[in-house]
Amino acid sequence: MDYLLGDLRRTHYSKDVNPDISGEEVLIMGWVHEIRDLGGIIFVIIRDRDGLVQITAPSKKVDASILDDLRALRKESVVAIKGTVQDAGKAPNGVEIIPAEVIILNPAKQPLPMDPTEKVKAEIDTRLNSRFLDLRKANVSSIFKIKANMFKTVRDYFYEQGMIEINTPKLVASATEGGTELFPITYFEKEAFLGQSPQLYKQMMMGAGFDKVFEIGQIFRAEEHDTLRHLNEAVSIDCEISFADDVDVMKVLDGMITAVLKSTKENCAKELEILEYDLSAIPEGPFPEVKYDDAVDIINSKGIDMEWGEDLSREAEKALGDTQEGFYFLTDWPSAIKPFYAMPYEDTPEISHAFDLMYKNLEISSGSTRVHQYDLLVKQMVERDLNPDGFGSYLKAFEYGMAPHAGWGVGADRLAMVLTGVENIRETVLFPRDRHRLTP
RNA sequence: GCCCUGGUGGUGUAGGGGCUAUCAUGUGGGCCUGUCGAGCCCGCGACUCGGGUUCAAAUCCCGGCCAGGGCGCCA
Repeated sequence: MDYLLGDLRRTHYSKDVNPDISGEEVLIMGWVHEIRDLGGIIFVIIRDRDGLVQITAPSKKVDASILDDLRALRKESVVAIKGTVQDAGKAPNGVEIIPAEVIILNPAKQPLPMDPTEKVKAEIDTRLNSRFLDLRKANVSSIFKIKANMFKTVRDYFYEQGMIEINTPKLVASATEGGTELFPITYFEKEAFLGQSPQLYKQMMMGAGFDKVFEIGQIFRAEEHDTLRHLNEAVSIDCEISFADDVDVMKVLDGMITAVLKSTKENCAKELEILEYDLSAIPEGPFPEVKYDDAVDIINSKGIDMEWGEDLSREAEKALGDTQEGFYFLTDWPSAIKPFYAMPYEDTPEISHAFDLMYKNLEISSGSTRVHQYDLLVKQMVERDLNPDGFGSYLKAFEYGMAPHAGWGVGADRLAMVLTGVENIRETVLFPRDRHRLTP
């Protein structure tokens, strides 16, 4: 037994051990998934990132010292095992490894805080408390493989569209962006906050002449919400495009979501199978549009009271979502319930060039044509009881040549819910931050 | 923040004023040469906290804390 890695290096992942390399010597590294000691033969299942592989140790073929080493293993210990690949019809994947050397790299304490093999399922709270163990499960890690593919697809899509990736500050001075609560922090001798959105910065980049930008980054909101679809720290996919309006950016969004749906089906078939989720049931774009006016009628026709001008209640969202197959745009919102930077229609200013992208009853994105005229922007702030003095550095960008522009932001974790079929947003975040959870 | 429900071994549960607190999984040990939710034998391990009612509370009552679900909040 040796606890140091030394010169040991993995030669194969579990997925690379197959009957084609029968007879080869391999060195695998991973976690002890299961041990089945039948006396004269011992089976040990080793798990790595990609799956499982069986170690088979018949007493006739393997030294007694190796059998002792295998018997000393405990579940979830980290091991390196050297051995010979053998074609075996009786083994799980038609292949097994006859061990020649067993090295425990790090033993796992017993009993475990939860069972990664899920013979007994643990509750979400228990799982999150031992998230590192929870993430060893294939159905949990699949969510994050799908999410990684989602981000890669989004980036590829944006770069193909000629967009420039940016990073904006998450430490901000303004507490006055709007209605959402911010997390206050101390910034040397000043008060500061964690950023709720890159909105103002990406708009300033339109004044900087970057034309098309996107950002994938964390956002922080100090709302005391307690639901399956809200977190206090989330990831937002934001884009902003100059010389474009709401219709243009809806097309970009439509294209991005469709690209993500396609690539998930193409690249993550194994993960979707592990999750037992049929993504092909979700229609790809172009997505239908429902005007706010019509949505109000639909909702009222379902027996739910809703006045024109109100935001949708949860009940209303559900009723409307039930009438839709999957993704749809909700357009032409009342200006009063949209933020100050949303552009009102010229002839009917009570309605704005603002849209949401919904997936059934879940809001995935919201966006709009933005107000690029300084005076109108100030007017809309005042109408919403915001003090323009608090927006000095933002407003300045609108005084010296601001391109007309439009954009949107997508809740990445919510989009991941749609791609994986999970119902709790906490499942789509490695270490979620909600009203009550700040660890791990 | 409001409403509902709950808190029993490491995990997941049954029970519901008094008896050795149920079962599964786990865990420690033993047996077993083809396991794959392995099997068999033996052992280990628990009633959220505080207060109250009672001869007696894990069980009933009150409060706290924590969790799950629903709603609200969510530029």
